Amino acid sequence: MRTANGKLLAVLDAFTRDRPRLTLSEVARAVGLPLPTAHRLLAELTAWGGLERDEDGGYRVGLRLWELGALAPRALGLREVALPFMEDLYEVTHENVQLAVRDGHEVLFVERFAARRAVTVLTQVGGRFALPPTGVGLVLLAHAPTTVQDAVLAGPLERYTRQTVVDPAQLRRVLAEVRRAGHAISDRQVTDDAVSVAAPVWQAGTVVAALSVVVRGDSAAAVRPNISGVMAAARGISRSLPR
Amino acid sequence: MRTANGKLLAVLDAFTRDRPRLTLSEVARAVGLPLPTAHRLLAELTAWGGLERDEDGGYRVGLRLWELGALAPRALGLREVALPFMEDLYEVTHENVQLAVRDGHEVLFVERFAARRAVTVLTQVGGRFALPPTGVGLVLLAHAPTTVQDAVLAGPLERYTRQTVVDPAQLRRVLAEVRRAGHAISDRQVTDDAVSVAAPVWQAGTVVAALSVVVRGDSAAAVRPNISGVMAAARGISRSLPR
DNA sequence: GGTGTGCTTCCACGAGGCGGAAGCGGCCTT
DNA sequence: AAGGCCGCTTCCGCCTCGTGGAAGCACACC
Repeated sequence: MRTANGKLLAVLDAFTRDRPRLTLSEVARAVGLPLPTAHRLLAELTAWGGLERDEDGGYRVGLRLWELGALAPRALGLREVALPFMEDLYEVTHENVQLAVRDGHEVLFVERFAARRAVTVLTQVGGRFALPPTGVGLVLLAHAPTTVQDAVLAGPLERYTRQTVVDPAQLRRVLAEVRRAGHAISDRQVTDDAVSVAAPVWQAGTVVAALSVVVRGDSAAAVRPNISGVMAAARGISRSLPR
Repeated sequence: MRTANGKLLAVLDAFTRDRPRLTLSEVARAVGLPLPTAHRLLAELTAWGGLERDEDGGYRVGLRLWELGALAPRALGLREVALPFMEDLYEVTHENVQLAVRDGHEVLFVERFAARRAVTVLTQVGGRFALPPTGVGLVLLAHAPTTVQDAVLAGPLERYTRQTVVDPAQLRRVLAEVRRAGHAISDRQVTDDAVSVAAPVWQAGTVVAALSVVVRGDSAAAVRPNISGVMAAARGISRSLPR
């Protein structure tokens, strides 16, 4: 039995990247609530500013939620510190530059810059992705508690391309190499034409984020010129974070 | 009498830019709730991911709220479309480049790029500011419904510098000129050393955002070279927005 | 040992959350 | 024009569950 507050939060959960706009009936169905209950909860969230209703009765996430979310230290807080280093990396490379954090068993992308000619990537700011096979995900997983590593490697590992590593034993060796080298290279693990290098961002002895550059290429060599830049930028961010 | 949901939302409201981290007792005091009630609500929000509790019992906004906020079309949705144009403007100018929307009688800053040597500005991503005297605020107010304009001009207008225009009649003339010229110039209205030019971003016949460049200077002349670039970038964003 | 502060848990009570029913409006089909 | 369907809004009696005072724990300080 859900609490009243639990229902309210479930209404918020109904909005996703795939369904950013929902009507009253769609919310009621998605959350499994009677219409009057959904109606009341939507009215309360809209009055608060967390949702906005358009002229055709569609609800979308409102600025109040974004504003609150902007207070999250692991999102915009981290981003504000990282921004100058990401901008430098972006100007030097004109490729995809991404900043991500780990949330449970997934990567959450906090920031991304991409030039128009940069290779297309599947990730979006605010979006989630599997830890392996992304570069940032490999870094975040390599430095996660062993319980997280075990759980991720025990779960289903999805093959995105013919190159995607899905054998747990092989992935463990990859993670060990990531820790040894201080960076991860993801060679056509997510799409057939993208190679990335990612480096860890440290804070108070733990890895709190990962920074990466993603370029077009058909081997790890494509990203080799960027390795030192990414590592230097990640170290710069680490130094700039409060202890 | 507040609803249960109202109390939950009030707990979220307790977190601000000035107080991004709060203990249980601080939340209870801020919201006016007994400790067990605040405790229960904080537990519910933390379980959901909207808040995170640190080892010393401090609560901060969690990634779930940021992730939901990222779905707001008027925040990151707008930003994703605007980003390439802002990056171009940033690379050409290496000054402060800002994107803002109007929320009620205030400006809310959705995105900002700033080079290290750029003039210091008082605004922050996720932060709010008065409509006048900022450049983006003048644009947003000039194109707001007349009821909003009347309300803002009837209210207290704060003087930030000796140049700040606070006479309502004079401000109406400024707003008329903004509409005529298609851009606003804010000359040392917020700080003594910053001048900005802002242009409107249109969508379906209304102004939904404003884009600006802020430079160091002691007269409007400082920003004149940037006017056409800002207007062109704003038009580019407008064309890229869905109808 | 005593005091003060912050936090956690319990639980009797009644405030208010709940959702079925009824009704309204708009759109579509016949 | 009439009827049916769908989405939405409002009402209100019922009873679930949200509430907060009390009690207790942990820790720090004197």
